[in-house]
Amino acid sequence: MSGRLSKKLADPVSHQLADFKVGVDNVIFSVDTDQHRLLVLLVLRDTDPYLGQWSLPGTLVRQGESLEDAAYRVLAEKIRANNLYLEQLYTFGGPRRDPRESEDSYGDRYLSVSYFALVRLMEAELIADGVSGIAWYPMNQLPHLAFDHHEILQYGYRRLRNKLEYSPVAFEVLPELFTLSDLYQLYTTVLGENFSDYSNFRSRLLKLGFLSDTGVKVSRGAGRPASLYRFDADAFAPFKDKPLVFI
Amino acid sequence: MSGRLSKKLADPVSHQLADFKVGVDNVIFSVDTDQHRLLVLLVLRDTDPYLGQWSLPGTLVRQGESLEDAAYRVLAEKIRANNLYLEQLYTFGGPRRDPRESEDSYGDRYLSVSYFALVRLMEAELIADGVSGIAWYPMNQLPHLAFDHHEILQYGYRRLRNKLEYSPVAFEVLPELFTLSDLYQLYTTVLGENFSDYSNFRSRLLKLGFLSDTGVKVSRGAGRPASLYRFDADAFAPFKDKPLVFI
DNA sequence: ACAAAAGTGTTTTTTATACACCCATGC
DNA sequence: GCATGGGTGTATAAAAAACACTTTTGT
Repeated sequence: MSGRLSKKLADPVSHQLADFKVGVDNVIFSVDTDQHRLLVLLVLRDTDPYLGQWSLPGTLVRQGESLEDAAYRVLAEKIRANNLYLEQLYTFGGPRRDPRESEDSYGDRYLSVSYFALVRLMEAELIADGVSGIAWYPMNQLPHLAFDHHEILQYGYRRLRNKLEYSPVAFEVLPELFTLSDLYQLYTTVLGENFSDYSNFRSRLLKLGFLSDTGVKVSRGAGRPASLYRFDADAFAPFKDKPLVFI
Repeated sequence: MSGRLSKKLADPVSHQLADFKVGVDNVIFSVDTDQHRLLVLLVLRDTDPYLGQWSLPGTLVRQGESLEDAAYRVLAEKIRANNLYLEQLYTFGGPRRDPRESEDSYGDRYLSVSYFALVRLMEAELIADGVSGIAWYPMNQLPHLAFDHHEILQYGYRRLRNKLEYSPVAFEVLPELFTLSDLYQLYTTVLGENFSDYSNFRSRLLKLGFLSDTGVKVSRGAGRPASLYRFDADAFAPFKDKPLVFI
């Protein structure tokens, strides 16, 4: 406050409320079980700020639309997915995070509510919209991203690592039927090699009783064929809210 | 899409972007060690929507202000606190969550980014602003709350319960110096009686080595006097990211 | 036949749980 | 001196970690 002599209109502008547009940006993960790679869905921007750069799939929230509705809408525009896990991630709302904001701080601010999503690669058909600027990127070969999307993506990645430890999100990215080593590979690619020994991981999970053996065997090149398992959500129910079932 | 004959302006309104005001609402917890009660800070609304009702302390974000800045500003307006833990909680942004939104969905939407905060009761002096409509409420004697603040509060309460299990947030609400039974009581009041036996809880925590005994004894009525302990943040460092240290 | 991947079992070490018991103080 | 809360120790059960070994396939 620069003193009582200043005119009312010269008062710090900071007391004016900011006007916002609200965007929704999705961090959508999947996994390539064959190549043991964690994937994230990126789109090539075809409009102006950062035109031609890769970014997280996002949109601005429309009138009458909830945040979650908007998140689902972007998703539906980019992929046709049967299964889908979606939860809110974090809200990024500092000033000057979007170049569309005017310099003088009088125009609209752009706030981003990020969402975290998981889909099965096989069940997710990418919708090539025109120039087909949409692709699954391996997490270890990321391009430069528009806006602060790299920060958002890292936030989502951390969430994924945490959720793997205590919640059954792995079965949202794995195919419906998977082998125990598919499951183990997923955990090692996301969490690193040294989280557990394969045989211990295996027997621990089997003892819990929510993985049911279909009896079907599948052979991947050399070696003994593996059993295909299925996640039994009902049998998992008692483990909800119980910490650290998976590690 | 109602067909290609409709004029541009008659197009579904839903494609119009929503305009937002963004609010910040804080769920501020503290604990009364003497009476073993978990407290939440509430304020009596003195302006129009829900005037006279209790609500979480909140404000609308101003020009040039970040979300976190706004969260700190509300806090600074309500309490003078030495210590303070603050983190983002969740964003509530559905349409019709604020009565100030106009019926026809053309005016501004009101979005709330909620924050989760912890303060030490003794170090937090409440700022009586005029009518002094500000108070610590025990979590088991909550009044009716304005807006969707009850939902937000429950979300914050769940976050507190989770964080107690794997992060040292307890030491953000306890006094600087505390007895081991203060700590135990906090855990039982928030988590329920049956999370652990006192003597096991005690020896487990002491073995970890980040609680340092000050040697000072304090007597609370009858019984043997207890040692005052202090949380040693440096000694805790190696336990960061390691799951479930406290339970 | 042998390498490669799947699956089983055993041993050792560590941690959790349930108590029984001793200690210092107020009344 | 005894009730009250603080503090220590031990015996048992359970789980985690390490790793040796068997089974079944492709080549």
